Amino acid sequence: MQEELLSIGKMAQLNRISISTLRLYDEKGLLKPRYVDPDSGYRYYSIDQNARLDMIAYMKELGMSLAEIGQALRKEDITLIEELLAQKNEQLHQQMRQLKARHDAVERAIQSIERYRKSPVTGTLSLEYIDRRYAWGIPCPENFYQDGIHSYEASLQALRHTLAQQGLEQIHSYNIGTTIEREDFLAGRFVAGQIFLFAGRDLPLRQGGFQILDSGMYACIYLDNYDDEISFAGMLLDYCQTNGYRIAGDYICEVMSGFHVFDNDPRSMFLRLQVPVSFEK
Amino acid sequence: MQEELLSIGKMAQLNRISISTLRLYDEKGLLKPRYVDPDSGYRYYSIDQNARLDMIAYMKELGMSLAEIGQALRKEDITLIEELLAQKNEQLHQQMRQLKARHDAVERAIQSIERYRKSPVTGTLSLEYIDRRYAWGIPCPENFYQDGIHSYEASLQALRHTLAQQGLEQIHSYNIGTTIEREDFLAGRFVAGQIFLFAGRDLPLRQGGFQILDSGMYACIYLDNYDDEISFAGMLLDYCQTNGYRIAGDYICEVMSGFHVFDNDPRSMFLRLQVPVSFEK
DNA sequence: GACCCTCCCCTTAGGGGAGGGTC
DNA sequence: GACCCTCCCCTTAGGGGAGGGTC
Repeated sequence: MQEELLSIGKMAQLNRISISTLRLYDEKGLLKPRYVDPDSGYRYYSIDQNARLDMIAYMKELGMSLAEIGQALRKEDITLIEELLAQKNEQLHQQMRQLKARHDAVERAIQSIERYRKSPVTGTLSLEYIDRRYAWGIPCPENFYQDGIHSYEASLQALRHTLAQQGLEQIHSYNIGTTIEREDFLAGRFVAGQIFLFAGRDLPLRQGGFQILDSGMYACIYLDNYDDEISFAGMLLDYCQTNGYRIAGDYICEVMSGFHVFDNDPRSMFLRLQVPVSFEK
Repeated sequence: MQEELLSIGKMAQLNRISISTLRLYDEKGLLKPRYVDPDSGYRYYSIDQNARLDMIAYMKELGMSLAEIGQALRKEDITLIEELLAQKNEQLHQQMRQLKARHDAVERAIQSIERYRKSPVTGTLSLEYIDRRYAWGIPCPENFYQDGIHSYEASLQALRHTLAQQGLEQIHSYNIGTTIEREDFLAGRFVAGQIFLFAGRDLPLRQGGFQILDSGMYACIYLDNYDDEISFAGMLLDYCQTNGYRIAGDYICEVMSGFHVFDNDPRSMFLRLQVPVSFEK
């Protein structure tokens, strides 16, 4: 059987890959040409080297790197390939979980922007039913109402830090909330209580600072600037008293849109201050 | 409010990212330090730049590239972010489909190796029930029994080519089969009929060369070398005649393991020659 | 002494040349 | 004239230095 050899161009065309790729595989030792002209350096391939290219393509499809493929091919050991496959399987599961999480986050983000877009104008008061929510938080280490933004950031960092210790780093896509205890709120004392994030039901946050915010009617006021929180909270309190709503729990400042990125556009911030209320029968 | 500025080290530590990352973000314009000392070149950040870092981390989580993030941040336009998110959502769906396919392929590969490992010794004859199978093939453009390996590769390429035209490139993980028509086989004429791949039920291959290989009893012989096919096919025919099995359909040469990669190890090849048989009542 | 600076090189899987020989 | 060769530079998101100033 005479060996009919193919030029690199033919070989590339036959296998629908680029010449560069073949040269790379040569360099990395994945596929050496059957013959290299010592004078011209021209590479010549045999038709039955297609099988190896198939194998390489196949392994790439499985998500293996060229280094891994080279290793497997060099060992010439099917057991090794089996181990690699088992590993890949694990990796793929991992990646699928990650993609899922990412996808959920994107969906949440889209909804969040939707909600932001439809947010009422600043100063809108409302009485709303809010469903049960899940939260994970810590007591504020500092009272940011007194100590300013620096202190708020510190509290946020503390929350992050605590979460990171639990191995939960990716909390960016969840909204942040802070509380003032009912008594303080009623007395007009701005003392930061808890700082927490609103967690999805899916978040594995059952221990530690996990808590449930009960469903019910809430008196709310919307605004678009952190700096106005105190005065708007006052308006919220007035609203409840005027209408005879009994304040039934802690005050919550909910950051409904975290898109506070654009230094020049304060409107991309969106807060809802709220207190649970009950009614005299 | 006096601006308390943080050194790059503090800023990195606070946000649990590396100094290199902050320098990169500076260079790419994602996050410029609030102040840069003109003499020393030292970067100083403000605490409220954390929010922007959060945003960047968040967008990365969503799978956006730094370039995309920079673009979004520079536009300062929430509509743009929304569009990006919608795109990302599509991309993620795509990626999930791909991962799924990859995962299935890995599972198939593991099973295939398992099967190879438990394959009977060369020359083993058997009478087996084989379940219904799905195949997608074309008539062999050349008779590789006469024209050798070169011709076989050409047929394989033709199959690939046809599949590629249908937009189905990733066929590496499916087994290949070739046929000889019943009449030819009975007469001992080695004339290549079809070349096809065994398709999963899931493969979207309904049109064109799609066909079903019926379930039933098959007389089979196992071997580990392409070159022996003709002589082993003869043994298979003898076996049927000796035992009075009636040959009920076309002969199939099934490549059960495509791990024909290791030039020095012919054992990594694994074929099952087979014919459907029926029995006189 | 610890911190920060600016180069500079390195990683994956190739793509796209330039400049020069080869079928 | 079309094909192939060897450099060489480029892409992502940083990591890890070296050599030298700075808090």
